Amino acid sequence: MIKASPTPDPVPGAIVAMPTMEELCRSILARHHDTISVRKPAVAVPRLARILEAALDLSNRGGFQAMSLRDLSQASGLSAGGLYAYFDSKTTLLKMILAEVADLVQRVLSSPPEAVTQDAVAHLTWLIDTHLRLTEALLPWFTFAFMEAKNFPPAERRMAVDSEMLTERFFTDVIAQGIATGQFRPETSPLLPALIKPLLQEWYVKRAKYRRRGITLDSYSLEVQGVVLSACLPDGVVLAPRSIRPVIG
Amino acid sequence: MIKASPTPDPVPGAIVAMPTMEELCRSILARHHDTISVRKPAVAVPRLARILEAALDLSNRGGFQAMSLRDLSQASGLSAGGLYAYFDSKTTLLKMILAEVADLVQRVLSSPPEAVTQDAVAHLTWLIDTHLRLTEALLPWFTFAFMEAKNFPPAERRMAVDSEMLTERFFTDVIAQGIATGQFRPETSPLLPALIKPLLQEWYVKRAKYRRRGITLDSYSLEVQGVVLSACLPDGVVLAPRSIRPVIG
DNA sequence: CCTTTTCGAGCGATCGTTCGATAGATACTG
DNA sequence: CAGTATCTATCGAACGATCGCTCGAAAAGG
Repeated sequence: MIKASPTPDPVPGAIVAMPTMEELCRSILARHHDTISVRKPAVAVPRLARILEAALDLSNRGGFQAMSLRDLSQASGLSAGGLYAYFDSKTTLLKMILAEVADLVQRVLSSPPEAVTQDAVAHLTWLIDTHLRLTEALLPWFTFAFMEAKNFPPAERRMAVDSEMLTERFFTDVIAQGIATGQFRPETSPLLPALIKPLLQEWYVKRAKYRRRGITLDSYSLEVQGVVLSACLPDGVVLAPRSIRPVIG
Repeated sequence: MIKASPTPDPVPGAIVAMPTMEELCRSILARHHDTISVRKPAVAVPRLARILEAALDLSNRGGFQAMSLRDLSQASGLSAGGLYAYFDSKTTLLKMILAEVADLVQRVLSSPPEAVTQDAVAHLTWLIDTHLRLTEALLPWFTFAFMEAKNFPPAERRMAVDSEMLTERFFTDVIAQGIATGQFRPETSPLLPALIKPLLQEWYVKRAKYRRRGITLDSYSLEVQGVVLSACLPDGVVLAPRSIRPVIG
């Protein structure tokens, strides 16, 4: 349906290196240095990785509450008591994952390649594409964060809301910049940044649905970019011959 | 920002009568006639209403799993054992609510006013507006359905997926009709119907956020209509002077 | 041998659910 | 109409299961 041009520009999102499980575990280990009693990283990192992998898998099947520590113990290969060397309560385990996801989104979205920051359209499409690729690379983490961010004590709830607002600000800023440079329509809806987020969440929340329909990440990314751009670009620019240039050449 | 014309056409969504709590309880009572042991409707309907009100309130605070039947017993004014005259298990209570919500959406969206069905644009904007107003009128029901549809045994999960597909079909059909009549661009993305749903969910899932920002239902509805129409109307039609005519006069 | 890490039985609490007792409404009888 | 039997709807203590979590002991590592 949508074909790349003969001169294949690199997909901007692919430039940003996606973090590995080990990097995430090191980050979590550093952040919770006080509650994790295991000191030697050579032991703690792979153990934590197994715990988190099992926790994400079990939680994404039946919910975090439904996952008992006995299930997690068996799936991770540690004893029930041994788990408590890595977190001091089940709620802390949940907070570890949520905090890491929130932090990760900020780290990735706040470091766009230089070439992109000059052009509001390129920057906007880069944000969309990169966010989608990040969630694709770390699907279990994001489905977990999405499903469990609700049903929370007020403190953790605030954290989730703040994280979402920070993400929305990336879009608000780049759209404001585009309006300032005349690339976007001045009357572009101030609600548009808020509407982008659910379109990005849709991809990983309903991942099975799109897999069933054979929709690729590339095509989904282009469609979202198309919808967003058609809502902020001046008339006749975006919808001309159905090619959304700034992304896939 | 967006102003109604001096000739105020009625908002199409307002035409459809929103169901009352009593009607919903009667519907549920009829559907679960076999598992609810209380026979006299004069007793069963108000009791069921109190139970459901309490269940929705408690669940939407901390999640359905976190709501114990002791909490529900106290909030609804019935004893723990007495509750089991209205459902045979906690899971059944959950299914009662989900099934009613799914059925309700189908009932409402499948009966558009005559005047609307002739014009694809009017029909599309009516679907968006009516869906938003329905979720607004029954906010606790929809937030419950959204939050709890995940974390499910496969059987109930299927029910939720099917319901979503049926809703999406309403949009698929009207967009196909619009393309057939030449009102919409023939190359309108086949993904567009799927992208509408998350924009509608956004309204009630993040209700607090929009309330905080002072966004009204009317303005949100118009924005979504604008985004959707700009993605399927031919160039220069929708974005002309920023007035989305077919909806609010 | 000392430190670090893991084990797993067991504790108290809470959960969904059951069931015999009971109060209230209704129907029947003399 | 009074009295009684019958049925309906509700109650709440109690049960078994499962939960998150603790802790003294064992294992592993250097």
